[in-house]
Amino acid sequence: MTSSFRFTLHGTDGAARRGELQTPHGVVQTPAFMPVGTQGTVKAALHRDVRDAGAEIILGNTYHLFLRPGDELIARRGGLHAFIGWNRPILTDSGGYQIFSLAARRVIREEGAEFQSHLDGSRHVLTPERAVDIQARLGSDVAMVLDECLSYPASRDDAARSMQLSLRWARRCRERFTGLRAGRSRSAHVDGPSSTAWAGSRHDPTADGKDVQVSNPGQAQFGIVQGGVFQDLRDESAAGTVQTGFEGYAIGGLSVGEPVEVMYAITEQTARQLPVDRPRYLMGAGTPEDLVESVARGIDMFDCVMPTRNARNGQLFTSEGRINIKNARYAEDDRPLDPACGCYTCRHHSRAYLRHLYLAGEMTAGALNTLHNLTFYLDTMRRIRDAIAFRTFDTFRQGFLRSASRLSLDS
RNA sequence: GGGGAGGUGGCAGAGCGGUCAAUCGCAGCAGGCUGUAAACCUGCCGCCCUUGUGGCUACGGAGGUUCGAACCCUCCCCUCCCCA
Repeated sequence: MTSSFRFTLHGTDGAARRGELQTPHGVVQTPAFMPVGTQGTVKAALHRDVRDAGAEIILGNTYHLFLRPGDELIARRGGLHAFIGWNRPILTDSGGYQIFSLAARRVIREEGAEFQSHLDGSRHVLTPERAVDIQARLGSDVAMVLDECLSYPASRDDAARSMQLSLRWARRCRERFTGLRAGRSRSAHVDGPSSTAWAGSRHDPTADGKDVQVSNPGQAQFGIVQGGVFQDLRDESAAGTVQTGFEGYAIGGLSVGEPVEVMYAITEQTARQLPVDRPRYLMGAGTPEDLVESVARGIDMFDCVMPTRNARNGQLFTSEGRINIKNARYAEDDRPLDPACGCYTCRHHSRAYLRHLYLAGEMTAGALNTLHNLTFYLDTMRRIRDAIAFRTFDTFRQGFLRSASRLSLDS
């Protein structure tokens, strides 16, 4: 069943890798940036525009889609791809990040993470097995194991304890995943939309109620290395995760507030311990500079809300630095956001107009800004791929950092 | 002409003797955002400065009462509403 997922390494330039990810819903060129579409949509963007901007794969989120509209409902609609109308690769995050971002609303136990819904307060236990089942029902091309995304700073003891828990969860996830793949697909009880029962108490998956098949044909599963900022813990986590065996490997728990040098160092050391023939995914990163720096350290895949969220909040990324479109200096600036950009926004609108739209609270501000930032990120990835292919990555990297690291543009 | 209401920082609008340089909101200025509870959040927002339990000038104008007034009194100026 693994035949529909394959990673091919085309070439390298230093530690940077040029490759290709084959999934049931199509091919993804790597290094790749994956726009985040938490709730089945990249916020403020149409799928068409996300695609036209150059995205070959997007993210979805297990936790959010489980709560609303529900994985069972999505399965009945034919799976996530059919439901949202995106017939290309999708990677689903497991909900591990919500263990971090919704820390105040959950408790972690060996069994799993017990959440109180941010929507209605109802309680749910997300276990490793459940995270696998939900993602199987969603039918994503790549599923992530459930992990604990540790917050920063954390003590060594906490980081070690957390990393061990993530490792145990990863093994449980893999066991469940291979069980489904082996054809021991099982039907699961359909949760009523108003169900407030805890997952842990729904012990009998064949209980009465409408059944939905749980299987994961063609789906890949990625393990996640944790360990905070302690390299020896990262080493241990990497070894244990690789030993468990996954189609790809992610580095999680970074870009959560630690200094960038630390993030880069951990990324570099950890990437070295991952199998050469499997994709490496740095979760949650990052800034444009983070992308370039991490590719230089052997990373193949990224996702980050930064281009989309910051776009909605008025921060635009350009080839010459960042623009805060709210700033008064752009009030009468007739230039496009980025003269070097060919996106719809840059081809049609001035900074002055975009500033007006933003300050007026118009929805088109978020849409136009999102389109631009996504284009910038995806263009950057394309340039990265080309540079690796031509073995000029280091030159590209130096030039990119020199221009893009300026904090803001001068008028 | 008669009667009534009111004039507070860019707007709007509280305050109605001291704890007021003046609530809240909007607007404005700037910053933040990294596997999305985010079209969100934070700070500043009379003037000056070494930014502070700092200095100065302030609540239509001019006087007055008081230890002390945006808040009370007098006169003036100006808005708005109703009736002629």
